[in-house]
Amino acid sequence: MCDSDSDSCTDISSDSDTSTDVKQECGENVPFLSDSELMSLSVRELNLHLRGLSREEIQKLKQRRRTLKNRGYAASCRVKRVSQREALEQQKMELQREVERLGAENAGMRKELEGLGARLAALQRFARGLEAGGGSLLATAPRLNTASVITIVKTDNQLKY
Amino acid sequence: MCDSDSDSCTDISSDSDTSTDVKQECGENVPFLSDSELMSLSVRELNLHLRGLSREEIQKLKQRRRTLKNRGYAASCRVKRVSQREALEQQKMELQREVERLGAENAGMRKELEGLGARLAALQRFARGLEAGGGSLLATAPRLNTASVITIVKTDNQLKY
DNA sequence: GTGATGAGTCAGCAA
DNA sequence: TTGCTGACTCATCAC
Repeated sequence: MCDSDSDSCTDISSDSDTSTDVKQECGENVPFLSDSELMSLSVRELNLHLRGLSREEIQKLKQRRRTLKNRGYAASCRVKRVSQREALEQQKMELQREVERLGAENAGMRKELEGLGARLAALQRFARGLEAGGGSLLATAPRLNTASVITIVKTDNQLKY
Repeated sequence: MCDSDSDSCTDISSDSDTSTDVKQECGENVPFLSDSELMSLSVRELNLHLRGLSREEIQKLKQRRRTLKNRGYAASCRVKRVSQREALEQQKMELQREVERLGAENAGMRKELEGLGARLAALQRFARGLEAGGGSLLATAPRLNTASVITIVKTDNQLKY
């Protein structure tokens, strides 16, 4: 009940690029294929290498192949996890920049509206002057002269309205 | 070179709440403490349970303790990873909402500015009429009457400027 | 079979 | 020693 035979003889360390890593014997031994070969072969190709092996050896080789593949799956799973996290952080930063940009634009417009408000208040005083004159069209002199009105208009033109 | 004795006899499955899970014998055996006990004991407390054990047994027990703790560390590592990802997604959604909000506010202000621009264009025509009259104060009738000016001011008051 | 992923194990770093 | 995390292995699920 308590035994779990571990038979992994695969030794990850060796990382020589295209070198054909020589297979080590291990107890029963499986002296045929390197890890990278075993992993990348298709099932059909693999079968060609399985000629004349005992059922047990074949089983063992296939298990090793599966384990090797799993190692790769696990690695890509980790890579995926990392890149997803990075993508998320990237998107977050972009949104932060966007918020900042919109905020600044907002503040600018608020300021423009404020300025316009001030000018319109002056205009209001001017208009009240006209109105107080009796209601008839321009019958009396206003409190403000036309110069200020023209100034308003010109300033606004600079602001492209 | 190819052996890696696996001695984990710990059997995760049992999950009975506060029951004292009886320790299973396993090869050499370590018949003393349950997993949960062994894991939660302090070093000092653990030493009390180590009286009269062989060096090897003590070593084995300590290793089992370390393994059990590692199991917990791995679990919290995963939990942390998940909650960090969720937090990131949460922040991202909040930022998206913020962008949307600012965008809407922006559009609104832009519209207001636009409306004000139109009114000011009318005012400009009005002012030009005054100016073209000769430059003297209100000497001639403008193209617009005061009513429109008053309307501008009132509308603006409604918009709280 | 193949690929992905949760959980457990170990190595190795940091405090 | 303790806690964490990358990498590996295994079980298990979906296709």
